Amino acid sequence: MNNLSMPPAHLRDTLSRLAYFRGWDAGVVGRLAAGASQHAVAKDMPVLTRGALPEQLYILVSGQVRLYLPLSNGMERIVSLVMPGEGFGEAAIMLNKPLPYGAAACRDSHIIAIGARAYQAELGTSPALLEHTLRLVAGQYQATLRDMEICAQPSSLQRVVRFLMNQETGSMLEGGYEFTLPGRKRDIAAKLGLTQETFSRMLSFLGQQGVIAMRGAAIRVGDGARLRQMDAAICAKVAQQA
Amino acid sequence: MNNLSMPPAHLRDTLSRLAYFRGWDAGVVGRLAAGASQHAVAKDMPVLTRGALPEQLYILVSGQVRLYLPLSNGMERIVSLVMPGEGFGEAAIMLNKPLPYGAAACRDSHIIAIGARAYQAELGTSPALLEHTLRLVAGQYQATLRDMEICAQPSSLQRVVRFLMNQETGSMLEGGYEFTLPGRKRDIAAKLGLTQETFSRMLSFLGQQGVIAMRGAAIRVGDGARLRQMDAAICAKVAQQA
DNA sequence: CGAACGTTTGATCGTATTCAAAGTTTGTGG
DNA sequence: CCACAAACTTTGAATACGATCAAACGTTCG
Repeated sequence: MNNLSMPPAHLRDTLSRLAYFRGWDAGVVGRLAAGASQHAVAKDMPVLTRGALPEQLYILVSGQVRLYLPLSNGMERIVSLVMPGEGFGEAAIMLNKPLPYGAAACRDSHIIAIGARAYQAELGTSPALLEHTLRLVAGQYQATLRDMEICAQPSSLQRVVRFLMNQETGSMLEGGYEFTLPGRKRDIAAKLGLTQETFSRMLSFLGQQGVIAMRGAAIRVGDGARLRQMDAAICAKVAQQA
Repeated sequence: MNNLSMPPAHLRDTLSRLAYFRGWDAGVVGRLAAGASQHAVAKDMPVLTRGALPEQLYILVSGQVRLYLPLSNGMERIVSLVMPGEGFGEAAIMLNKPLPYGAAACRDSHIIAIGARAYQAELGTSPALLEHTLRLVAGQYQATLRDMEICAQPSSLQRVVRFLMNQETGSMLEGGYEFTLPGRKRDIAAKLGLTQETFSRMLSFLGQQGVIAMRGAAIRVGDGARLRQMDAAICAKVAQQA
């Protein structure tokens, strides 16, 4: 995580262009920029470690960052794949408690770090910002619960099917839709609570069944209804055993 | 979920005595009480269903409520076991998005429901309340991440060991501690991502090993260090295979 | 073109689930 | 206070599923 020294004015401009600060008061952004720094993080290098106290708010400028929980077998469970324009660390700063997750770059990334105290000071003077942050954290919370629901499903095939159903935000086409995987397959597998091998097998299976077509990281779901039907079928199959 | 009609004044008193509202402005509590209602929920009856839009903020007066994610095999993954004085629904109200979890009573319970709009109105006029709520939601988020870390561990024994380590808030005694399980074993198992059978087996095993002693819902961890050592041993055992 | 990285495929193994039934605690009514 | 019923928990045996290890296959980038 190499510090890139930048002229303060340039840093302020970078901040104001980030989606994260869209609609924020210019004065607030300017003051936050004063104590900010930009960093380059090489692929697979750590950004912060689980258990440390939060001293910065992080906003991703480019690249991709994974927030993860370390597992006893040396693997990781990914909590969130952070995309450019998104931030992380808000909740830990508010509580001033140890970070519940580690963070590392999935690929070469640029990150802006903002002093936690400066951030808290702004929150203290702006109810609008407070409300915005509350919505932000609430959104992260709910997103995590959605992921948890997927991970908790007992069948790995169903986890993958649910994941595919959740991606129905890509370009729509008659009856189906198309999208690009939001990260490496190994990372997505880690977010679904699967090994990359199992994830690969399930995707292959769905391909054989003609439910999806896969070319590299691009996936085309031929028939959304068929997917939902498959999800229901898995539920039924497990239920019939009773 | 039977509505118990109560005199508004009595309801206001009940609210002001709840831990949830400790330190809140009396005027705020009074206005919230105006649109509130108290309900009796029998054991295993639903309080709210996953996917519904949030129309109330709930605070538990007595009993116990579980927030859960439904699984395809008819079981549940418990997200949170709500204890008296705690509330739920804040995040969903802020986002006005469908509830990510269902809620049901673990035992006969009394619940107070507060209109979401009245709650939001108070938030809009009180930055202090806003900040308080932000901390509340951030805390729920982090608690969920902690649970997620336990659930994600590949070994069921380790999940139980970690759970026991997290309970080190009970009465301390030389080298160890004692506590009462915060709910039925089946519910705790569901929170750890285990079946009740597996949970029972792991507890028995730890009992045989002399690490814990169990009498009903009371558990004595004889040696906290031994437990941590055990946790580390599981990590090492899995690691040595590499 | 070569090398590093990421993904896929195959074979084996371990572990938690499942189903079934016995055992224990808790609560209730006589 | 005891007896009985219901709820909850524990134990046992068989099974299925995903993880693991190992190696081949593609792909992307110097």
